[in-house]
Amino acid sequence: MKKKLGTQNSSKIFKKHNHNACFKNAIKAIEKHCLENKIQLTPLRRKVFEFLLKDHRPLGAYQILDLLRKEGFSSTPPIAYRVLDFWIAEGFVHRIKKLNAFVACAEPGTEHSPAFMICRKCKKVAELDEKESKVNLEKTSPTEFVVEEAVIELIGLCKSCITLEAA
Amino acid sequence: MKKKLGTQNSSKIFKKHNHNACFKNAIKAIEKHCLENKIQLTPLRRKVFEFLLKDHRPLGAYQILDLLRKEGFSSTPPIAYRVLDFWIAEGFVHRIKKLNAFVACAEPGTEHSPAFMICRKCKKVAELDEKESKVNLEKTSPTEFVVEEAVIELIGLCKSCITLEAA
DNA sequence: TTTCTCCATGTTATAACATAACATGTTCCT
DNA sequence: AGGAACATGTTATGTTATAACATGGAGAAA
Repeated sequence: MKKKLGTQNSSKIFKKHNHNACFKNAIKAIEKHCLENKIQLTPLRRKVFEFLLKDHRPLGAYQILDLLRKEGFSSTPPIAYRVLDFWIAEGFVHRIKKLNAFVACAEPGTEHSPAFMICRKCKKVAELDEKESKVNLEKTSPTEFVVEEAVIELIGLCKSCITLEAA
Repeated sequence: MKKKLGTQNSSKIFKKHNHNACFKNAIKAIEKHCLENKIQLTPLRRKVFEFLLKDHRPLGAYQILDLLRKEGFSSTPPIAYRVLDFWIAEGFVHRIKKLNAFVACAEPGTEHSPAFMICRKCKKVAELDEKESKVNLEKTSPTEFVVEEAVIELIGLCKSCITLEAA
């Protein structure tokens, strides 16, 4: 596992942040990753990643297809699913099961199973570090069950939305 | 929240257990629950619960429909989804998002968000207590995000299947 | 520079999962 | 018996996802 390039960790997503820089950073990260790994960063792949990166909100495959159509790309389901699978395999996109949707991630390298905080109001999604999210299995001794993959999705309200709601 | 009737907690599911007694216990639990709450335990509802209880393995809605068909029940999708929603609302069935499937639970009372351990080999699913599964959010201060609901699904190998694999 | 291979994308069809909306039947309360 | 609430039946359709095969294009190696 490589060092994090991390532009989007944790609750930063929920705060006002320099999204322009955040966006550019993430694009740079995929460019670097593809270059280093001799992987093609095609217009389609780039576009899909940009859609997901746009505002830290998850998009469904069919939403992505609509966006692709508007930009003149082919837009039958496999187009979206294939590119999403590609980014997931590269570790730059995660699937949010709860929402049947996908989010951009700025962590390179393959296969980490992060946890997500999903704000039910603003719909933004932030990742939690593995350390922060590790499910506490102490009472279930490690010989009882070996975890290979974890789906951890927390639905609730982010700080901004709590503040708004209180107001 | 009521006291647990608990017949199926944690990793018991993965061990050899007196499933006959376990099954009967759970049926008694729903009978008691329905009686006490003046809720109808109809043949359809009972049957669906029995399917799910059978071997602690999750079933998809359409699998349930197939089983219902074989037993002479009507079997259009809403039939299954309605009964499943009913049991979920009563707290006796949980949805496993990862599998698009449903499992029986013997905990009465409404709305707890348990965590699940899903054995990828034998397909059995066990619940973790809330205490055991609570995601560690210490590093994300409680003012950052308020969790209202959690999807926690651990995929891996249960003890029996680890043992078999080692052999 | 051709030819081959690999990979990306395009296309068609269909599978799998889920719900909306309305009709009918049943229970149970008064 | 009448009516309200609830359970089930039915039709239609919406939403999410994949299988299987066709085409195209880039880069390596002869």
